[in-house]
Amino acid sequence: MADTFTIHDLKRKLQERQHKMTPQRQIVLQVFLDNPGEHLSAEDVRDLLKESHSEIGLATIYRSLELLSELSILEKIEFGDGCARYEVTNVQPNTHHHHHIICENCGKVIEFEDDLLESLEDAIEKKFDFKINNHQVKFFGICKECQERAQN
Amino acid sequence: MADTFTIHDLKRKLQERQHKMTPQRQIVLQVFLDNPGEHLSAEDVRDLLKESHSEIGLATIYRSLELLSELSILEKIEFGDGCARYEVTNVQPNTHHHHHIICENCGKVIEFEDDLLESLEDAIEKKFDFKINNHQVKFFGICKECQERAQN
DNA sequence: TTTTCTGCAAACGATTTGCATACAC
DNA sequence: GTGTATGCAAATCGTTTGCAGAAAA
Repeated sequence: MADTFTIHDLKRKLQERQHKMTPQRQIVLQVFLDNPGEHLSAEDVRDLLKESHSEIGLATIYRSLELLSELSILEKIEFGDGCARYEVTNVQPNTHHHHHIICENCGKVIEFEDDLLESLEDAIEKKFDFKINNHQVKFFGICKECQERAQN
Repeated sequence: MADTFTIHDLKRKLQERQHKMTPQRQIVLQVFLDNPGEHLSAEDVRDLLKESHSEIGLATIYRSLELLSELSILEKIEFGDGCARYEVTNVQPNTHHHHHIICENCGKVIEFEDDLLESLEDAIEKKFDFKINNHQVKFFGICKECQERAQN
């Protein structure tokens, strides 16, 4: 079993709804598959496609990113740098939630895995009658390199 | 000991840097003190001041919010509704971190307290050599009322 | 052939900035 | 007085939208 979504998953998920498979949508997803671990914004995607597919319009990229999010293939993240970013969703559900550690100085993002919050989700569902779909955890601080740089 | 910041704290913190105490900055902070528990955006503040202080420009509100954040009097939060929101920081440091539960349907925000992540911060500092300043936890789901409404 | 999709350009909304004036210190 | 802050209007920037032509199903 593959550990991330494939173009074939995209086709299937599109058909489940009334959506069409287009080269543009395939290309946008492929950018993420080709750049694992990156948190790409719409403009990042456009830049990565500048050489090979400059005909794809920015509006199409925005629409594809939104659609891929709705299909749960991509996940939208906001790091506070002024633009929405996306990453490929983990295929196996409810496992290995990963969180982000963001350097407030240089913007570097480190990921780490932790399942600590699963039990909290259950507690919240009971206490507030909330149906929890997802959670996000972000830690803000100063990375090692920026700390060292600040000492000079 | 008061449990939130006061205008006096503002004056002191402004003086520590090279900033001046102005009526506008005082008024902006007062809006937050008068509306505890709210997560106000710049436009919210402007609307709340429309009657009593319509002369205060939106740009000044934006600049005050940013400054109050730098002074750690306000905390900036992004709920994904397209604008930055702010809330008054807890005075006592390192206690009672509160997190947000956001309804993806109606946008309602519930708060809850939990200290679970304190220990994680320590672990992260050791493992990644990161100096953690803050963390944010958000849970996304559907609130009780929206669940009930969906059943009809 | 019917419906959805694309690319372009214009519109949008939140936030920022330049600048002349006003004010805090 | 000196330097910072304000208010206004214009600029910016990421994102969205209207629309006519293009392409999936």
